[in-house]
Amino acid sequence: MTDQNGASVEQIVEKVWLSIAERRLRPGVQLKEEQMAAIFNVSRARIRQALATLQRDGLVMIIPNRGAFVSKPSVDEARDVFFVRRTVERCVVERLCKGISKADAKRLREHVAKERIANMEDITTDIIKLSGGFHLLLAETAGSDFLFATMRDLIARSSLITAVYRNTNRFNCGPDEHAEIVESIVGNNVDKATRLMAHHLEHVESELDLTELRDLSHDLRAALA
Amino acid sequence: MTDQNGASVEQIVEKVWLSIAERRLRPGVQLKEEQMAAIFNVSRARIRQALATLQRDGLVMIIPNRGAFVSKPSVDEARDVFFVRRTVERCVVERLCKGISKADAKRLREHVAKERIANMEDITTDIIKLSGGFHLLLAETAGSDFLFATMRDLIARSSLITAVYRNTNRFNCGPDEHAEIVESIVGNNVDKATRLMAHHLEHVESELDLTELRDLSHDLRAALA
DNA sequence: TCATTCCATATTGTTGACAATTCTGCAATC
DNA sequence: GATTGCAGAATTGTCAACAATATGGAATGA
Repeated sequence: MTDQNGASVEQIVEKVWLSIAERRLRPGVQLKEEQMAAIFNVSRARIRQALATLQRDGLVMIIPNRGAFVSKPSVDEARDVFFVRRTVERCVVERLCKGISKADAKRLREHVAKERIANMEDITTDIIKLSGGFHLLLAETAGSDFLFATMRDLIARSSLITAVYRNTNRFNCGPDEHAEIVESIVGNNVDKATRLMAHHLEHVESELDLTELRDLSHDLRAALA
Repeated sequence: MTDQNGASVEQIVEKVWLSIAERRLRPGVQLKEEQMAAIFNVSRARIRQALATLQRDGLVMIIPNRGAFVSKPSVDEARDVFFVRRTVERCVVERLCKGISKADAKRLREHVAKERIANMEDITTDIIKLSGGFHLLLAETAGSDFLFATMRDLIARSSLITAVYRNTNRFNCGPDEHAEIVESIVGNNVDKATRLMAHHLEHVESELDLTELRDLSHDLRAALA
């Protein structure tokens, strides 16, 4: 999947991120350095950088002297992520409603249009990238670097959570609800925009199967209880 | 300052963090790898890890092929950090007010007591650690891992901002306002607690000299204007 | 005197090899 | 039959040497 020349750290991170979101890398799988170094045709040092980044994003867990494993977010962690998203995204929306330039409005609408196309043509990779990308674009447009960085973290973790706990085959976070939110923001309708965003997040979370004690069949505690 | 044996990555990060907060490392200073490797008696590889962590915390800026430099947060970035803190810490306080165990209440009060002692005895290092630590402890007690991680970032950046833009000699973020906040939380008084926290943050921010074009004497633009 | 080019130096980036640790399979023992 | 102990293999952690790049200053010319 990579060229003869080595991939950059960002490319490696992106590739792993997508593989996790597409469920091709399951939680608990070990990401062995040498193996990855061979796949991406780079030295282990660069793989280590990528793994450190992925750890910071919460996608992999690094255990000293053991290695890096794809994270298995608990139900509590999943709920926590959505809890924080409710607060942060509300903050983003409120900020955006204070006034948005025509150029920014255009960008948002164009993004939603791209989502529509990806959904119609059913390109999984694009759908995953774009549906998270919408929330990121919102944060970026809000003009707070820190909020943007925080949303980056939240989206990365949300992708993993969706990959693990997704119930339906259909991807949530579709373009229709996004479009409504954009229009409310452009129309400076704070109340409606925050309400729609809250509803949207609720909708996304509700499509997950966040029940306790899920597939812990191999867990010691479950066996002992 | 380190033992004959090499320091761990965490120790290095902690040391640099404190040096920045204590203004012993000024913004713009380059952190040369070899130099630091000698100081901490470790190889450059470990220094690189520490620098990567510090970059993630926003304390240093890494320019490819140039090196790592102590960050110089702009006024906009400073305001941004406090803007996000207002939202996040309000969220923390609201969560805490929903109910707090006696053990947690005791921990919070003990922390404030420690701050008092450090302030009386005027131990700069402890004051810096503890005053940020209070807000961290609050986030930790709130029981959201993500909120805690976010506050970690915010506190690290706030320390740098305070070090750069602090006006008075006295450290802000004193124990008195902290104590009031704790008591309001323990008393389940949401309105008062959020109000006090907002006021506290306002107070901290107001003691900074967030004026544009500060100490750019060595900056090219200032010299040419 | 000032701007430009070039080279020596210093610093970061990368690689491969070696050390330390952990995992796995097998045999011995209770 | 289940458990423990032990060697071999596999994997991560660390390091030092080498390559690539940027910096600073001297030499050159206008």
